[in-house]
Amino acid sequence: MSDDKSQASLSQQAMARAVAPQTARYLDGLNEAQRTAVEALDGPVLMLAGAGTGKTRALTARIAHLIASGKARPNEILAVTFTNKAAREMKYRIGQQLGDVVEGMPWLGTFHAIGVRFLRRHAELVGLKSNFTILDTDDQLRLLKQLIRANNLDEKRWPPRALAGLIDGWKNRAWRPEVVPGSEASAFDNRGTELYAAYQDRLRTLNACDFGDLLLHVVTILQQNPDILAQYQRWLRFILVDEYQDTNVAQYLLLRLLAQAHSNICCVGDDDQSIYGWRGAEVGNILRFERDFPGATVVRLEQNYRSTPHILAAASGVIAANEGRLGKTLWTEETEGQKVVLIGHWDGEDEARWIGEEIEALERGGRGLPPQSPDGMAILVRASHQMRAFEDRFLTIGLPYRVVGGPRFYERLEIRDAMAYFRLAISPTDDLAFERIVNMPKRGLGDKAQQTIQRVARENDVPLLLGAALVLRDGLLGGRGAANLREFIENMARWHDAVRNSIPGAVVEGDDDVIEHDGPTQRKRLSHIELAEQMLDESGYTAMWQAQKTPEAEGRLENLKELIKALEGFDNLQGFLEHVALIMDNETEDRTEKVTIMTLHAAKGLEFPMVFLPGWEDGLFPSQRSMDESGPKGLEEERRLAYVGITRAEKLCMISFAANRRVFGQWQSQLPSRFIDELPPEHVEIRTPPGLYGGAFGAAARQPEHSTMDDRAAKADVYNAPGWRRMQARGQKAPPQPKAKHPPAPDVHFTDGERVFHQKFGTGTVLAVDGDKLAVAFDRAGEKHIVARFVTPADGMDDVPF
DNA sequence: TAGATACCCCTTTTT
DNA sequence: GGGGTATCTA
Repeated sequence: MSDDKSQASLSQQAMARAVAPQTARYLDGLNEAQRTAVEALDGPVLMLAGAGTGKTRALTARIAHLIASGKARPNEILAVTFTNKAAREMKYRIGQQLGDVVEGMPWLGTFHAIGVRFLRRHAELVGLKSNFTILDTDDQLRLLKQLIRANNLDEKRWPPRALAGLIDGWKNRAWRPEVVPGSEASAFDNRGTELYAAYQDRLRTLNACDFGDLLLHVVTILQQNPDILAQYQRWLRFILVDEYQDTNVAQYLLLRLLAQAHSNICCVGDDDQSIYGWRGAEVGNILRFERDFPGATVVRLEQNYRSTPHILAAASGVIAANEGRLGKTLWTEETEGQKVVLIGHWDGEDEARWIGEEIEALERGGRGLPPQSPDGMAILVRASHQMRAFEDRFLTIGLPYRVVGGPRFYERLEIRDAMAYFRLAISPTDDLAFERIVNMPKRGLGDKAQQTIQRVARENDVPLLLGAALVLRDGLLGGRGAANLREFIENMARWHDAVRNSIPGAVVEGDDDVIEHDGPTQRKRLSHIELAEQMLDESGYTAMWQAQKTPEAEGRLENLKELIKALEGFDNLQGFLEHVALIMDNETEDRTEKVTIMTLHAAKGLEFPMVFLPGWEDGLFPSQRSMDESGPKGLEEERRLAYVGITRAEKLCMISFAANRRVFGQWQSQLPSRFIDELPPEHVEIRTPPGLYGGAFGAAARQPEHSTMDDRAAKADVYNAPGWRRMQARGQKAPPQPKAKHPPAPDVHFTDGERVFHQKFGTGTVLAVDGDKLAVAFDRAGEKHIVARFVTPADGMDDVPF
């Protein structure tokens, strides 16, 4: 930066500061550190923002300040986030502070969205057309699978997933095929680089990008075209990056290229929340910031506005075990609050049952806390397969829940099928779409027919759809299949025309009169919505699901309806497909209050009054795979994940683990997570619910309910209880759980001598009734004191194997 | 060609 | 337990 320029900047800044007190609502209520970060507009700034320290607030205030002080126009600011959610949030908050200016911020978005925007303009520089399609993981895998087969590699030994991972990893490091270092040469049976190059070629032929390309191509263009780089450096004079600890090499290069001219880059992040190393994120980027951008202002946001002291202390205790941290000490002005709750369970089902009950109790106002709406509660799991136990349980007890980041709407089979119809109608060259739907619904076009189509298309060097037409022309296919294929092609031709003529006149790829046909010249012009419906109906796709009278099929039909509805928000099908490719999250805004179930990764950046953290067992969390693949570094990342989890909680954080869990359908005994040992005992309350145990946690369960014991002793008790020990013998199968044949009947009254059934203890005889508590002599498990709602009358249950 | 069956390996985490 | 594949049968 030249001298006179910085002079000018300084005076502008001084001016902005002078006017700030009257004009700048956005500065109100910022603490000192936040204010520093907001006002240091020139030069590099690193904002080290701990969990819950008002980072987004500072970031948006900074943008507001940039604009309000006249330092930058909205379109000169590049503001990048990682998730669409974060981008939306930021837009919303800026909108609140400055009104409509957000609309003038074209460069606010995720790395990928911004990458697409850039690439549409400059696609030709990497051999693409500007209407390239974006492949999702599914398409990517199918493509790679074809490549692997074509190269005569054994799919079992060399799975497409592995190749996808390898290529993604390379792209994350901004390695184009020709620059992949020799050290990687042995990858994938020595064919890795070769396959990578072939894959990129194939993508180019298909005029397509995968996710990694959205960044890689941008970096390539900027590196190879100094004039374009200079242009963007002039345009994007102020750069802000959220979650900087999650940037990978490609993203880092992109930022550095753009920022090196003016160094007006403000990165916000928290090294303790770096949880995407597996995706190529480099914590090193944030650790190295001051070296990359000399003279950086470093601001630490350490005052936490979110959690109680106990929760903060528990989180700090866990993260303290990590090495090489930049180091922050979170503090809060709060003094009150509950300890972190720790509880062990017999198995995963018990854990789900307990959480369900706990949620219902908290809704009514339990644990000395005011009643909490389910909206404010979240269950954060390590891996998505853990979600099912909760869904199952919540369905049976009728507890409304919402799953975030599960199988997402646009990844569902029927949605992808439907969209393949749209895609093929728009661009008849989309071979992947063709393959997906040519025999969906069944048209009698099996492997053999499809191979013929593939062969003919290849021989004539044409897309599959045209290849199929040639197959018919040459009579290479007979019978039912041929008739159906003809109908399919004719339909597709008709839809292709209809898309071009659809209201309100969308632009469609026009150079591809792939299909020759003569249809009626006069046809009613359809809206893209009507057209979409027509495609699904006339193709027989809807009918296929209607024919199946399963609840599953009904759900799929529902989803298809929703898909059509989603089209309303767009002018044409193209716009919709673009949106879908990038925004893979489903924002179904329903008002009903629901408990949220999501992964820890998805929870980053969110907060909830009450948080459940189930499954804290070694191997599950920390994940065995993470530790196997990345060793101590992997373990540290898992620990940061634990830190992220705990710090999501505002008022109550409940950690749980189970002694037994089904893994791949096999019972496995589990050890409590090593992270549990790292929780500072003085901030943790060990709790056992009434009635559920007796065997497994003998010692702990005999403690008075809800008591806070000497924590170390309690923990030791839990682990040393005889039942627990028994479970630790590896390889021992947990006894199969007798399945409840009756739903719990809470208001049944029991009498002495009555035979009852309990899910865990089996059948027994009631010895005494004391309000809602029962004393029961179980046939096998001995005498127990049980809350009445946990047992049911035992009619005919005596012969249940136990 | 398509449905049914047996068998495989597997599961982190996401734009 | 579950999805994908390979193999066999109607």
